[in-house]
Amino acid sequence: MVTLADVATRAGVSISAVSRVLSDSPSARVSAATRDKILRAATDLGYRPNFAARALKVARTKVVGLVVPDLTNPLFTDLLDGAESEAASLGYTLLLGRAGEVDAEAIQRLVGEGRVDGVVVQVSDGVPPAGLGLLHDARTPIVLINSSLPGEVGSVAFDDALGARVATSHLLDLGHQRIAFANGLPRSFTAKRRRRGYLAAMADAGLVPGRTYETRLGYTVDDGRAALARLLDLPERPTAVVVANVNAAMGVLAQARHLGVRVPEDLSVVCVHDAWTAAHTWPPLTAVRMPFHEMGRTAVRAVVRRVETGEMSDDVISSPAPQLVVRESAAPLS
Amino acid sequence: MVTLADVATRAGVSISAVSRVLSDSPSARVSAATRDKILRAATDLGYRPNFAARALKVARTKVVGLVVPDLTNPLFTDLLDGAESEAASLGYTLLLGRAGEVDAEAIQRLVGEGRVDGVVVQVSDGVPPAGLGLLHDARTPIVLINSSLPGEVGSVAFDDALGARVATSHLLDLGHQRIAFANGLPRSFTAKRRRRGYLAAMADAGLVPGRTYETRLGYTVDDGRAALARLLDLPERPTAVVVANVNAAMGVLAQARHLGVRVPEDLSVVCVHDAWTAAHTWPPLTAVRMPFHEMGRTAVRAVVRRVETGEMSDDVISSPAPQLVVRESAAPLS
DNA sequence: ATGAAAGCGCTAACAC
DNA sequence: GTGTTAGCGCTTTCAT
Repeated sequence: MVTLADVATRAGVSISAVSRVLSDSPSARVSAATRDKILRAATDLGYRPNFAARALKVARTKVVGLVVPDLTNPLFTDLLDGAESEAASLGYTLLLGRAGEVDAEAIQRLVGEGRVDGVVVQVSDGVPPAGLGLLHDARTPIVLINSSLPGEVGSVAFDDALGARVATSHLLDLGHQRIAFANGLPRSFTAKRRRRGYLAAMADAGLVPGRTYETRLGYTVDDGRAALARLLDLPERPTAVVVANVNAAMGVLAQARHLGVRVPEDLSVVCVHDAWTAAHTWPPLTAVRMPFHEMGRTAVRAVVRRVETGEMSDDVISSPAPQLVVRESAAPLS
Repeated sequence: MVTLADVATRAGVSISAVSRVLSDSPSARVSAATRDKILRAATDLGYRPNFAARALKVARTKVVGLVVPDLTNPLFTDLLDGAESEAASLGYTLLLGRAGEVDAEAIQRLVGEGRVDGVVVQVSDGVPPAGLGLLHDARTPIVLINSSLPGEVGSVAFDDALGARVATSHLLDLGHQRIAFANGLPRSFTAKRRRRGYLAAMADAGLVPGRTYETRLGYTVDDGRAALARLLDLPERPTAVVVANVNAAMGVLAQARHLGVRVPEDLSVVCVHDAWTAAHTWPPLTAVRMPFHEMGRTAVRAVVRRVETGEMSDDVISSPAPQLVVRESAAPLS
């Protein structure tokens, strides 16, 4: 391993001179000559600054943690990608954490041990962030995704209400009126907001859906299956359904097929979330694209801002706005 | 921040006593009494060992880097999950890196700066690991996924030949003979091995497919599309096709639909790789499940072994073996 | 413009 | 059994 001292020796200068040049500190009042010698010596030797030493000294790691409940969710990949690229462009790297349940302890440890400067946390659906209570007294730079704890930690969220509204409006435009809503778990923040959007769109059309038209089973494929099963058992079958999540929508499709219900002929389906996979189901899903990539970016930007300036914010991602992607799972009411 | 010194003061002992107890070193000859005092003091104060300090001292981070070309590939999620869980159970954490092209420099830096103890690298399809040449002279603990550079870095690979063989045999069992093979890019290690398996299965059945029956376009959805387009242009249309990758298989499905070719009635499709998504295409894909999760685990285990014992290995994952998952995209030849 | 020196928090000899 | 001490490689006053 090549150290500053090695470079200093070779360049015939002091360690501090080398440090100043190589970390080009603002007060780098160094003559062009020595700077050159130092730079050359450093490259000759293949010098690399030691991360741990620097971190120990400055008490900053330039690493942000990303904690999610489930790495295997395909929705997560775009988020991850956005987070990674934003981190990279800010000179940070991402440390991956996983916490099935809201594991405040694990998060505390990450920051407490000084492994990361801050953390982006996605709590799992339906888990209220209250469990994160003990986090706020440690003034840990945390940013919550799709959840919030105003004033205590920062947060970033989609414009979920708008997303659901766009999906619902599309169905309305196609002439549907009996539009059901397959939602996530009731405690979930996103579910609440999507519900609001659905209801608002319906209200705008002068419609007030019955309670039974909304299921609140969750965001997994199986939840979607169960939701449709329940919805199709209703005395007044819906002609269309807004599904609050792609994964659940795949379940809806599966269940429809299972029951011999044709999509979109017998039932139109629109989901909130778009993902790589939505284009390849059969029929391809008409979906409202939520900006996951941007979400990842924004979240990382928010933690870094919090770390560097202390500012805390609760952001809603308004751009790019939720966008309808018309494929083949929704058709005009016949 | 609570340091060892703080704990020592509160417990009324020396720093080293505290260090010994809290990092329970094997030679921890400490009386039960002091041990207790120390433990209590530590919890009272909420002591957390400082990561950077320890890393600086022992020159080990207990972090392994995971470098992949594309975070958004859904195939990658299982790998990631496996890697994460193995790392966690070995007391390591994962640092995420991305390198579109084989970016030896980026990898060097990760290790050179002492950010990670070792790295798992998945080079992108079709990129020969030769580009990683300069890595070997730094004796960086590296493990390559689905590629190899024998004797210079370690590697972990699927039993790709077997995977392709299982897929091909299934089609053969269904009575097909004109079986085409939509493969990855010719330079890709996995493509070579899968090709071998395909050919072997065909040979066992006394068949020698013509050259035109194999495309080598790549592993993306569009590549799959293009592959099928080409295959269906052949004078003797294949009745079945083995696709070397799920993503490409989704392209094959899309193209078939586009051309009005019914799957499986007119064309049977089996792919190597299974993924969450394969079950939800239409028709659901019959696939050979490759153990991505285990791949992630094995790769991490291999780097850690390399780091801790210096051993280097080229592993092929034989268990769980590639397993045929029968869904609906392949049917008997009619 | 450059150098000397004091630590950051920790571990591991080495004393006692 | 327990304490003292010397660094790990770096940044950063403070001298010069």
